Amino acid sequence: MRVPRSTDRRVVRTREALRDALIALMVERGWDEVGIRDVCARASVGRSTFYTHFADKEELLLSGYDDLRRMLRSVGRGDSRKPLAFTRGLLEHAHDNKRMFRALVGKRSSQVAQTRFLQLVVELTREDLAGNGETTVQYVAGACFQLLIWWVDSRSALSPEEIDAIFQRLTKPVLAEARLAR
Amino acid sequence: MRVPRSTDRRVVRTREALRDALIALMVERGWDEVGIRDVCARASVGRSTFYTHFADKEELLLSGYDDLRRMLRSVGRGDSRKPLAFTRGLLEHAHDNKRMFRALVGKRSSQVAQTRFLQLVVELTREDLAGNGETTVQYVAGACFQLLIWWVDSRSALSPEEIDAIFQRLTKPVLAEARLAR
DNA sequence: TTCATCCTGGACACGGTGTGCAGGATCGTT
DNA sequence: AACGATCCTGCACACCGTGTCCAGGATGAA
Repeated sequence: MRVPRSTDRRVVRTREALRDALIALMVERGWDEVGIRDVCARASVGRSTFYTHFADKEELLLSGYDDLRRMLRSVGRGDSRKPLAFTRGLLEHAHDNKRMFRALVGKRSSQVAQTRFLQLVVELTREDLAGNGETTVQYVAGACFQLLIWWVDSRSALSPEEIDAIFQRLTKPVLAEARLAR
Repeated sequence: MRVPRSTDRRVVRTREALRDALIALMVERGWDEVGIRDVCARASVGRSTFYTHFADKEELLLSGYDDLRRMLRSVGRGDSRKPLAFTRGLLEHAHDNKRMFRALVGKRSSQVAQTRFLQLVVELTREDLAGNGETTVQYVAGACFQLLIWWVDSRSALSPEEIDAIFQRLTKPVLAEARLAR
């Protein structure tokens, strides 16, 4: 597989078209029901072209993940006094792009996408909870992740602010308790 | 697809052989790397025979889930005074069948298997936390699930008792806080 | 033993995947 | 504007896994 130079307009156009098409189709049908052929058709891109850019469907999906990662890292890093401040930005972003988010980390997404996203949440949590044990990190990250997934999948009427408030309120005593054990 | 009567020895033998073969292969290679052909070969069962019992790989995996569900429900239901008593039995069972568990709910498992298991944890949690809001249930279940997955996948040296103790200690203040909000 | 039921293995069609290539289209550069 | 480099395209091809079907042999229950 050749790796085209990314400065060429044709290249970026093709890659973006493929990425958008995949997301759109995931929203409609879910990960398993989307074939490479479908993605190419939706993106108006030749099927051969796909393979000059990505090895498979998975690689295409993951290619857009770095952007999300970068954005989530930058968000909520202003107020460093209180830990886990990133959740607010994360929830708001999830709320703004609810359909895309449901496709990315919802029930009908792929194993890889979901695991990747969970990894991200774990990382952010671990950074904010530096000094705490890994069990505490996993506990809090798991709670945060599940709350987010549920909120997005269940089409709950709660606002991002409300969910964040709940998460923060429930997490606070956890950290207090974890602090006692050290 | 015909549904053979389950009283016949040949039937139960075939189904068990297929189920065991799938688990074994999942342990070795992970869900995606296992084909129906492989399962049949390992189980010494004709490929045609597979389709007279299950529609696809997924259905085979899920066929064994009811047993797990029933067992987990019975376990830890003795001590009904304190909530979330089921985690102890769950963790011990996971510890005893660590390899199988890693295959079932670990990183390399299937989307369906993982979601199903999470569903089970959510249900058990919801029953034990009757009266609490759904957000609290999701929060606690997510924390429990993630802690379990991490423990199993990371090959941590912690004993089931230790993990359970940590989970219980961290969860207690959460429930106390959730109680305040009502 | 008898009969019903199950297992078998091989053939078949089908669809998705991945590769290769020659020719046309488009870009960046001068 | 013209050029060379790079990319896109459409088509062909082989390959593999899936799911279906069936006739005949094997094994269960009675």
